[in-house]
Amino acid sequence: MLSSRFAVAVHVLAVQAVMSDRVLTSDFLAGSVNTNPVVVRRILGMLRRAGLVVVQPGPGGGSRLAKPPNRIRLAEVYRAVEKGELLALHKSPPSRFCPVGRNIGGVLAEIFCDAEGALEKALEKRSLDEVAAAIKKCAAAGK
Amino acid sequence: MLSSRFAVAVHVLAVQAVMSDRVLTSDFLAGSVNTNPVVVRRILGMLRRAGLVVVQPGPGGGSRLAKPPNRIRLAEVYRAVEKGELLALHKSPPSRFCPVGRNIGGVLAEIFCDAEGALEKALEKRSLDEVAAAIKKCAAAGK
DNA sequence: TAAACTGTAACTGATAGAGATTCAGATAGG
DNA sequence: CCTATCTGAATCTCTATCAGTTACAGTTTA
Repeated sequence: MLSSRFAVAVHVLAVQAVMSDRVLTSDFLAGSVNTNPVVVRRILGMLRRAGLVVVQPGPGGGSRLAKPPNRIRLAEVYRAVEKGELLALHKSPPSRFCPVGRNIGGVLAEIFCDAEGALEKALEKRSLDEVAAAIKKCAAAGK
Repeated sequence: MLSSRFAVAVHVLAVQAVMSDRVLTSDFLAGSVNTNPVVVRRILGMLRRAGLVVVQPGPGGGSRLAKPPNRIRLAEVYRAVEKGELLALHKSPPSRFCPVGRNIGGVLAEIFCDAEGALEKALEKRSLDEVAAAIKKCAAAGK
């Protein structure tokens, strides 16, 4: 299983999309995520480097979205916080004395690349405003 | 990153596809994978329970494919050795006092399901004989 | 009955992630 | 200019998972 960074990243971005009029501190966001502010700051740092949020230190500081939610694809978020390695190759390299062992690496690499590409493509179709809309809908229904 | 079980599973199945006339021991397969026979037997056990290989104990025993390589989809292999949880939700549940925290779980679950489905669908398009053919092609090219 | 396999439990070491503490650096506002 | 309030980042601990290993019971063939 992967890290939960992607889930937390989408979470904090969704909070910022829903409360787009405010600048939110890592303390506040950590309250919603139910974790330590440092965990949130680590992830905000990755999102900042990916150009998805703008962060300002100092009193009254915090973070806000760098662009409107409908222009933030979940695939961007995914790539910002996860290092693309999803499916793993062998821990120690296979035998070079076996035709399969010698060549399986290249064959698998191509297959893995294709499969991971399909996952990213699915995330490419989703944008942050869909997430925000779904949450507003839940909230409006009294949930 | 995920475990390397999928890579090892495809590897041992590929060996069995290439040497389909023989029954192969976990010791032999471990030689090609370059790992411990127990690691191979653990994975063969999962593949056996999924109906992909047939295993026979005793002298002259070992494992062989349960069906022809063109009828073994890589998605079956994936599901046999990995427990579908790819993208992870929050480690500890988000705040129930925040509208986003209360509802993000359901929204993310749907998105994750969709994305993981896309990955599996990509693996569904690939069969073991493609892998075997690619390896034979490499071997024929002197690699 | 002996030898050659598998199946599985149990232990170890390595790695990654989440959480927490701490402190340096930046900034707004008095 | 000084202080309070933020972020950024280093560091440590705890935990879970996995790969590898040893050991041994169960099964089958010859």
